[in-house]
Amino acid sequence: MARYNAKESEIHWQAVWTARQSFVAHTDPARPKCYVLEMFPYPSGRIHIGHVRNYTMGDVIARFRRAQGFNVLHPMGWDAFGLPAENAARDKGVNPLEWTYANIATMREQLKAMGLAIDWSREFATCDPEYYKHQQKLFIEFYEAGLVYRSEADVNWDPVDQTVLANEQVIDGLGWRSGAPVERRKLAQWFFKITAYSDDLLEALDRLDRWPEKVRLMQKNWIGRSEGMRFAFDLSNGATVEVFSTRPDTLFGASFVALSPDHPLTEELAKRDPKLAAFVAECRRVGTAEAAIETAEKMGYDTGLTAAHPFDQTWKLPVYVANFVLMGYGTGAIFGCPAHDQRDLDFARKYHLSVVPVVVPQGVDPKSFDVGNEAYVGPGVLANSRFLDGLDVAAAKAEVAKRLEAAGRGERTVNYRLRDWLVSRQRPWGCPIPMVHCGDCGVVPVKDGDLPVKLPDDLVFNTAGNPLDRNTAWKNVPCPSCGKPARRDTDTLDTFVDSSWYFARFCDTTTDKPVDRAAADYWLPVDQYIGGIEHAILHLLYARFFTRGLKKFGYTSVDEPFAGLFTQGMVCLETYRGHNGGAWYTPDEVEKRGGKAFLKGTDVPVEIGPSEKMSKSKKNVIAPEPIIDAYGADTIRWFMLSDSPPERDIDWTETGAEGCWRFAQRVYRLATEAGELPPPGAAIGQAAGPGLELRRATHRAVAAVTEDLDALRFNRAVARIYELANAITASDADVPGAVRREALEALVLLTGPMMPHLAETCWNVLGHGDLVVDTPWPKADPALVHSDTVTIAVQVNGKRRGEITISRAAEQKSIEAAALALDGVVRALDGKPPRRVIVVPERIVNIVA
RNA sequence: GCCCGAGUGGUGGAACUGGUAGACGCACUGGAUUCAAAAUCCAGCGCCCGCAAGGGCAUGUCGGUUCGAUUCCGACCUCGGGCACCA
Repeated sequence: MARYNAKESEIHWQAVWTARQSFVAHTDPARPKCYVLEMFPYPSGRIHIGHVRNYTMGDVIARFRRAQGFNVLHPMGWDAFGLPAENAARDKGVNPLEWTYANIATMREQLKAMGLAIDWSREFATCDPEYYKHQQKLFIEFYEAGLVYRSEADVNWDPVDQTVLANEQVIDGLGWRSGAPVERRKLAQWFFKITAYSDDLLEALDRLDRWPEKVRLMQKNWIGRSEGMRFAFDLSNGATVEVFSTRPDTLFGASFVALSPDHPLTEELAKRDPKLAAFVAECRRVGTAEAAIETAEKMGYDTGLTAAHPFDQTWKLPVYVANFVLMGYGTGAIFGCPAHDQRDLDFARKYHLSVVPVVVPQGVDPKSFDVGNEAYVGPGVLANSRFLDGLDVAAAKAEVAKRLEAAGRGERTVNYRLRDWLVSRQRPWGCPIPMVHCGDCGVVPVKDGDLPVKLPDDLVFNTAGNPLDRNTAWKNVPCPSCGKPARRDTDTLDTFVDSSWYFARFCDTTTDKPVDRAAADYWLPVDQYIGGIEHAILHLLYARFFTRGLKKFGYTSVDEPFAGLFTQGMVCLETYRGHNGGAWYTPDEVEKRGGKAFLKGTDVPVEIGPSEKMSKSKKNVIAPEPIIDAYGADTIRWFMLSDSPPERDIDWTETGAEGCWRFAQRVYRLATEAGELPPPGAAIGQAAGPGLELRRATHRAVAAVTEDLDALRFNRAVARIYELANAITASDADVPGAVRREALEALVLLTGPMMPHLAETCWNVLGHGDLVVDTPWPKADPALVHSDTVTIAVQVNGKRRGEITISRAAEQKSIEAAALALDGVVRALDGKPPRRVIVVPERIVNIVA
């Protein structure tokens, strides 16, 4: 029996595609284009199974569209700046640049071994000065357009390592290396003014109809447009404090005013109140992560001040500083209405403040209404609220607004949750911010001709602080404006900036401008973007913002970067960890005995954690290479597409790989052992009997696979291909050769996007001298897809009692008669006459007895 | 804490727009082939009652709408993603 040699075949066809430049894209406005892009990888060292899934999906679409006649752009690059390179530099003493490029070299070979239909001539890494030069230029353009500004912001400060920590480097309030309690500190930082586009970014979501609904909803909530009021409270010390509220209707239910620990007034008060200063320091110990702040136990500090109620100056409310009030949202100060806000209620219960319901559900007596420990946030009628009593919530909001505005105490405003994008990073392995600080001229952009501002070659990591800041040779430069001694900005850009425009650069990677307008006009927007759901908000929102900038500066005419978005599920795997929060272990380091896990070759027990997103930090990562080595790329590609719907998470299991391998062999055997076939292109003529059946199966498969790939339902396409293979296997040996050829060719072409090497080999075996990648996608004959008869179920009282096979065109009456004549129906009716018969043509008959 | 998802046999999942629940794959069981094995082929495979014919139960839980609900509505449970310096 002939065996398919995957390794040999894959190397061969990859060489053929490369030699023929099959996947090199050319800008050609005369042809319809399709730009397929997967989120580019961080060069961590080796590709992991999640990459395999992501790039396989994109590759299937790229090859499918190509077969359908589109001019396809399918490029690849590297998101090459980031923390892991710094960690490697620090831990292993390597140069981050060398480490990164070595990783890229390894991963490029691994991706090539997957047989991806990628235009490698467009490859770049974001750490290439050739790339970040243009990014620096764009930064300056954003700056000159007023979309970049400098302001103070909080960071996580590690007082021992003298460095800023990422949120993931803060563990339970402690620095991950030093173990020192982390402080929140203010630094002057650069911001992109993304909030200038809040409304636009929100509104345009409605038009992104090829984006998943959930991503649009997540972005909508992230932008968080809310209508409310800003208004002022007079404080007992003569100051006023402005609050923002979306529920001004509940003002008569107020029982306290609370300031953020970061509020300017708090800082003022803390200067004269050491206890308050200590409280603020305590609050800051949780770091900057919102999740940490919001899940921390509610804490408040009574300042001793009081605030006068805006509608009754004699009504005094206590003024607290509270850890759950965020400075970044609204005004950084709130009035607390415990009856109608859960956080306020938790706070009020803890500090024994009054809880007065002022909105009660329709028809409920306010006197008997008690919120208990659950705030009432539903609709209702105002009560205990003087002139608002009896109004509904909307009317009460309007009335409060009218009165406060008339009194000059406040105004209606639209508030957004979205904050400006902080892009300064005190890190050496990133794109340098092209700004110079001059004692005389202030902040001055680097001159165009002096770009790129390149990172120094001699980054030193073995002391505390930022290596760029310590590198005086690099840092000290003359002012671009006056020429006097000045210093560079020693911060680098958030790596999300790098990934906010790379898709536009791919349109033409040779241009000396950031983006070539003509190429961008042809290729943009990306027709199908594919990546992990974990990027649903930040990366995608930043890229949308950046695209608006690119348009403003004349680089493109599109508003939106990604016309179609698909978020694949993550590949998950169990985690292994030493006892009591010990070190994480990779699956390779662990062996299982009797349902328990141990360090390989020892009796040291290891805790098995839940299946989670594969991540470097938790080491629950498996390597695709051994699988590719053992079975070939086609097998692992097929596996990644089979079974699980692409948007859903999958748990990696090894059981399926062998099944995929067997199927690859089976397709190969079907082609090689097909027997006598007429030459390619032979006419089929009229088929009947088994021949017609096989033709129907073939055309049904073509129609279904085409439809499934269009909708990115890879797992269903795989199932339809199995069915076709089964139909070919089961078909009579005396089916006409031309019919068999048609079925086999369809099978090969349909598997082409998924198992491209195998398909080329089989195409060759079937006598074709050309390539599958140059062969048009098969077309289904509608006449062969639909049969004349249809089998429909017959139910009695909703329970299935039989089925009838009947002409599609059958009349209601004859369907009914056939259904009532069924044995099972007669038995179920037991002589009773049917009360009602529901006939849904081509679907079902339901008899109500 | 807040926002967003997902839950169907032993297992991954399928089911078009409210119309036969379990397509297709994996695992497993039995058989053929083989000196034996691998590979391959054939058959079976949700659970319960029944010799069978057949009947009952079943899509995370509880309720609702409907002739009919995996699908729509409400409440809850469990798991996962994001929360702005991981990428």
